[in-house]
Amino acid sequence: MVTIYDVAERAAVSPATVSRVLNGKSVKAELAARVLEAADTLAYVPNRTARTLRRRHSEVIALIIPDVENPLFTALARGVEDVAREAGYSLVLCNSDDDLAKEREYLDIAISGDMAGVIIVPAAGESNVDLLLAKGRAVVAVDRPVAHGNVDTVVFDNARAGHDATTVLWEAGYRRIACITGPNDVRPAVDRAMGWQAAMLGFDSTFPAVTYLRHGDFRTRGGQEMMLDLLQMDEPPDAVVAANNLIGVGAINAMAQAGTLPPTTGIAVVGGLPYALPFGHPIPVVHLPTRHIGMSAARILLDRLSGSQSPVSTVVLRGELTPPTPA
Amino acid sequence: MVTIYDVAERAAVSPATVSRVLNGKSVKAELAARVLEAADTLAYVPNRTARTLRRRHSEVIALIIPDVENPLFTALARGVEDVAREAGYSLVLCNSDDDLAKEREYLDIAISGDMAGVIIVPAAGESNVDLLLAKGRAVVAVDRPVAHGNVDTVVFDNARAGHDATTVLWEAGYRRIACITGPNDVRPAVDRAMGWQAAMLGFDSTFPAVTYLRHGDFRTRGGQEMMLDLLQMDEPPDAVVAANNLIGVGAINAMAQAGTLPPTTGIAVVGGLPYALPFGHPIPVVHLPTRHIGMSAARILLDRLSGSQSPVSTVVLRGELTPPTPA
DNA sequence: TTGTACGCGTTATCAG
DNA sequence: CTGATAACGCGTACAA
Repeated sequence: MVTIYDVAERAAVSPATVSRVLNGKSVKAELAARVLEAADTLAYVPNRTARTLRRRHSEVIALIIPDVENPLFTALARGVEDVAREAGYSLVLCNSDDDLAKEREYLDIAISGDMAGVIIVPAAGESNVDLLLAKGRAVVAVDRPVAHGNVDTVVFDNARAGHDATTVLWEAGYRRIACITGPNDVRPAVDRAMGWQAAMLGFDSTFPAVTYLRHGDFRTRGGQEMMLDLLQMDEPPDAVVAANNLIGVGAINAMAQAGTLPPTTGIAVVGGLPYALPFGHPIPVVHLPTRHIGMSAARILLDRLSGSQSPVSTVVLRGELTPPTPA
Repeated sequence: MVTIYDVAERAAVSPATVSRVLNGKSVKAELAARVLEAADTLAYVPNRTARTLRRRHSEVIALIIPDVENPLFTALARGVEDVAREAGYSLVLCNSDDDLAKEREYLDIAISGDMAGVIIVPAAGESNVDLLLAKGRAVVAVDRPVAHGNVDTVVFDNARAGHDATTVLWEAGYRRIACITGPNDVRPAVDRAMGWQAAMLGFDSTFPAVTYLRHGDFRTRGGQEMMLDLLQMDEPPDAVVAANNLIGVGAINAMAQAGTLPPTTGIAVVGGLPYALPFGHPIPVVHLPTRHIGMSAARILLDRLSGSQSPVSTVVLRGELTPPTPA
């Protein structure tokens, strides 16, 4: 391995000077040139591990998400990455599987690996980022707030999204509108359902909301199972609000299975349907600014990393009801 | 920060002993107990950076993929992750955007960050992993071979997949079957197209293959544009083989746009359509074992990491034609 | 401005 | 089986 000493020797300067050149401290032009040339010919690459040990922190930020296979989170990751790498940070993507134990593992890695900061979509339940905070590391929660956390947060306006999705169905003439959402220890799931409930009670104060609310997981399977369940009711709903993209896919598949596709049974989805194939009937979607939420979180984190002491903030991003699905 | 010295002091042993206990070397039971207790009450977490600097390598594996938003690669990532973490390694997911410069950056990070090994889907063009190999680091190529590389490789049987997709369309009665594939410096794109061409010429030796072959990017946009292009021909194809999932989605959307959906114009897709909504007409798919390819690559890497000197190998995994798309 | 020398936290070597 | 000590590669006081 070629070290800073090798470069120093070849350039006939001290290791300290090499270090200074590489870090943009003031060095006489001629020496700097010698150093750069030596570094170049030796193909010297600074050892990040040593640098990190010395500096006490690396230029890496961790992004912890519950599911790499959910397009919402990969889009979010893109947003984070674009902003982060622009600022010279690289990204470590960690998959918590919505599991607190795995999440803790990754948090430990972030700590013991001296990572600069962490952007986290907290796993279902009570995420604990106190150790990070205690070490003075920057933390930003995204998509979901962290339970007892005193951390910057970026979320969607989930209640509104649920409300909007419900409204569009109501206006299309549906009256018994159910809701399939995620686990009730996942905040966006709860909030979107609350938006739906508020909308329904607003339209019809006698609507038996609890009867038409289902909690599944935030995956296609959950959407499918819950939809089948709803369709088997004595008085099945005539439409459904799917609280996320994958639930939407699952629900529509269940509808196909039961032979009651839109517009027979209506559906509106919160969160864009990824890679949607053209579908017989247009499906209203409350499009969430997924990439944007990541960029926003990244900017806040970078701000903290550069020493900002502004008070802890929460940013709420609004979704947008898209005209019935285009190509 | 609580260090190994703090633990040693509290347990009244030497730092060396603490290290030994934590790394499972033989230590007298009583001392070990004291150490563990001390570490526990002090909430000691070993510093990975220092450990890595000393050991000259970390327990981290880098996975470099061209597109986090392509479900094929996220599924692959899952496969890698499952196997890796089982063996005590954590995964760093890196997004190259199919860009050689970004890829090189991540390769540099892998080197300078002392990562244990790299699993890479080489970017389009000529990836260069020589520096890694020169440093004796383990490297496994997956999905695509690395240009001049002498590295273990795991790929799909792409030619066969292309062939199978074509055959199923031919057997369904289509005769002028086009092919939309990826960039011609991406191996799987080329191989799948070759499979298609071989199949068509086998069925009809006068088939003007070049006329009906299109190269787009491996994304929905490419599929859509190329499909529209095909449909505008004087003698448009009556069916098309989409060489990957996203191209398939794009092509079908183009068909919808042009009002000639299956079965009017036929389509078969190589690679599973993610989150597919139920579609009027069943779409034949050559399902690729995406997760499996990742697991296989990870196992090979782990094998190398544990010192295996077996000759460089290439594993070819076969896809499977699924009966027209289920739920 | 430049060089010398030390320390970041850990593991490995070498005596005992 | 245990302890003292020397690295790992870098950045930075401190001295020149």
